[in-house]
Amino acid sequence: MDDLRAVPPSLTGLTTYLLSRTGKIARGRLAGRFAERGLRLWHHAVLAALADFGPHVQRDLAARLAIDPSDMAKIVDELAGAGAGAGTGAGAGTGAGVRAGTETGTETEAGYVERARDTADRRRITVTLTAAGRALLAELDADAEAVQDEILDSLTDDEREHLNALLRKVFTHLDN
Amino acid sequence: MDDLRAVPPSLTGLTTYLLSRTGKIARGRLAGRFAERGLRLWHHAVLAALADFGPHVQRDLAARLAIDPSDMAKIVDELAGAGAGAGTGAGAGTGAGVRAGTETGTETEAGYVERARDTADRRRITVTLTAAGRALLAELDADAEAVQDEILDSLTDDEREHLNALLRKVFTHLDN
DNA sequence: ACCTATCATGGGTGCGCACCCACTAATTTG
DNA sequence: CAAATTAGTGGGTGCGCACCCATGATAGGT
Repeated sequence: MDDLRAVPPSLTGLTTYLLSRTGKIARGRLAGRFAERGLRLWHHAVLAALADFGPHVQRDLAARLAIDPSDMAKIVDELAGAGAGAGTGAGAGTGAGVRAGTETGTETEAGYVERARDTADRRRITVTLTAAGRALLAELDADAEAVQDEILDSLTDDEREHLNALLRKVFTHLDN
Repeated sequence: MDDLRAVPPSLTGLTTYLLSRTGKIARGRLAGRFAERGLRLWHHAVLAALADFGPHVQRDLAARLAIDPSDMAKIVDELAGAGAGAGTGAGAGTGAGVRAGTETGTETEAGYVERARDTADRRRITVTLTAAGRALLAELDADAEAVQDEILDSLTDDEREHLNALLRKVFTHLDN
């Protein structure tokens, strides 16, 4: 007893704490996978938003994901242009995106997303998902499901669904 | 439709994502409350561990909470000595801890925890929860439950318990 | 007694994330 | 047409967290 590794039960009794901890673990593992591609969680969210709701004015995209417009600019920049895949494990996967451009080599034209100035209001930039982006999204979703299988390993299918339903309820209500 | 604030359903369909998101919200709100006291989440965890398992050699405490010994030293330092409450809202609460010492004012002797050198092995430092620490822990637990009520607002009591059970199952299995 | 391992601690690093501000270009308002 | 507003962008800041390394003190093994 007193395993020296056992987590304080007064903490695991708090759902807040369990949520925070397991959430962090989930986040960490997912972020780890994405990092192998030189991506972060927001990249996934952006791709998913574009896939689900179609092209967005960049500002609306930021509003939807509740992120600062300034930060969104950077994320879109990484998804559209060079830089995202320069890191460790880029291109290790099925090679969906990450087409080498005509540049000198350190630069990789990602092209997961396309930016186009709105002809009506030339201040605005409309962001559109490309085919490469769609392919990447599929891979990231696969990553997410893999992580999910890891994490929910101890649950039956029924329990998983139940958990998802409960969390969804909590989340949508929290979303306000 | 297309609420412009709606979160991509392909994300909310992923339990990983829900976990990560709600976990982050929970963490954020909790951290916010603790921050008003000049504390962080680890402080709570440390106090809880001491309450649940009694005094610890500092190194064991670090091992239990899976934290770097170096970081644990700093946390224990903050719980024991001055510095923790110097910030914004210290002393706003019921005033359990944070007794002003005999010092000049900017310094606050926290004393939530006591460090004592082990007489047998004088390298080791045994950390013990004080009465003030126990009182603080009670407040932090109350904070946690308040946040919990906020977050789980949309769930019935049955559902809350169910959620807790599921998360606990996931977490303990993940703990490995 | 000497060498090595262990503990606590201080200092520093890097990442992710959330903000914030200033600046430019373009549009809308009066 | 001038003034005010909005979109995108670049740059910078601060926090929390997880690491890692060096150092000084202490123990233990041989």
